[in-house]
Amino acid sequence: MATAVKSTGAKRRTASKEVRRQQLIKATIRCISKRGLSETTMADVAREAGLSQGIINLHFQSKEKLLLETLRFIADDYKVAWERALGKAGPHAADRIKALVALDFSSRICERKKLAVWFAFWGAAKSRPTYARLCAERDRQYDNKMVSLCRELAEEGGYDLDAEAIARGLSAMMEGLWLDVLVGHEDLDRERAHQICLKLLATAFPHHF
Amino acid sequence: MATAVKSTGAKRRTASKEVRRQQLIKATIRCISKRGLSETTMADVAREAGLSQGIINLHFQSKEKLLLETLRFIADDYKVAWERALGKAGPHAADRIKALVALDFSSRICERKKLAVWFAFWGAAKSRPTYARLCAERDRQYDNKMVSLCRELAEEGGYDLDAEAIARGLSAMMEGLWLDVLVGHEDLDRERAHQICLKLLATAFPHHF
DNA sequence: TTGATGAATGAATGATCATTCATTCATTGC
DNA sequence: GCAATGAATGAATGATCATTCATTCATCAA
Repeated sequence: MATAVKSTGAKRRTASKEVRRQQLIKATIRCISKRGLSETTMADVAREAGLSQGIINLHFQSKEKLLLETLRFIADDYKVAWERALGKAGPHAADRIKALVALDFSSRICERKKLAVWFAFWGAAKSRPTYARLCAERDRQYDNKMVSLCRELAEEGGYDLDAEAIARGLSAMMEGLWLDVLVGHEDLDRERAHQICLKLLATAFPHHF
Repeated sequence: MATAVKSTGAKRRTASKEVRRQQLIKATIRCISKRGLSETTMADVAREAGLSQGIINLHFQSKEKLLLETLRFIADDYKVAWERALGKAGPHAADRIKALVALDFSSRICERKKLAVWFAFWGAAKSRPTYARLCAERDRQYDNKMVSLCRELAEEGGYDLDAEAIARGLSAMMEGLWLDVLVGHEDLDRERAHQICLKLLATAFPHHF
């Protein structure tokens, strides 16, 4: 059924392990965002990828491992994105913070499909220590960066405030706004959420925002 | 097996519908926080409640309805708590905001057991419109209250700022901090999370916090 | 062309779980 | 005491789903 036309070579029947794994992970993300974590079956993912039943066990051994690799994938994706954003931003702490905040509400990162996956895993984290560890590690690296940037800005701007608290509060606020974008009605869009963060920064660092 | 000693009357075999429903909902909360939403089976809940297999279908018709009632229960519980907190707080906007923030990080509300349940439902919300609607409704009422309090404080304190943005940012920050308390390592406890919120308020409303 | 290699398939298997329902039991009104 | 009522039970049922594996298929080296 899915073999399509053979002679045109439209679809290779075999592909390298790495290509298949990526293909399956991306199908998993689509399924989780449509159906939810626990409602996503192996058959769903295989169908979404246009492949057959047994394919996932062939490449990932088990459903659990597929889900773990999917979480790792979006965590890496996010990390690469913010490291690249910092690479492009100017050298000043204020610009770098601005770049991180803008990224979190960019269409590339703040799309409901991806947010749904993040929260699906966070929701399961309490009872799955492996998920929790992966999520916590992601947060730790990001938060450390944010804290050091806020410290830098506080120092160079001569602000008298608890930079660590501001940084952690800002990170938390962004996660909370993601939740509102995901769950809430339409009156909170990415743009508005972005503004709200900038307002916080403006009250904390009035000379820079 | 669960009948215990009959003659002592230690355990009534029959109870009113309302009592049983509460008992089952509370057992459900414990199960979700231990095992997660999708890993919680009907048998788990019944065992946790010390009752038999079929009991849930008797009182709730289906698992789906049990979960929905559980979500409704914790949402109501939260609403009652913040309305009571406002009832006890003084008349000044600053005190009322302080009371709401303190509540969110009180041991009564910010316990891992309950947070796990909230995030389990939020994580499933994208694919379950009914959950999303219930959660969104909860947020709407709370956020409206927070916005009006911040507006009041901004006006009476003569602050020149976007009160709605501050209020929505604060609500989001509290949700994000809940997530950090739930998922993160031990270096962020309730007390620290509470402080971080107060720091935000202190930068926004310096005369009052 | 042929044989070897390993990717891919999908029907079959077995485990898990929600739900049903015939039966048991406790309570209450008479 | 004696029905009558309805709460509670738990074995049985059937549906869903992850996983397995014998078989098919594509590719490539010789």
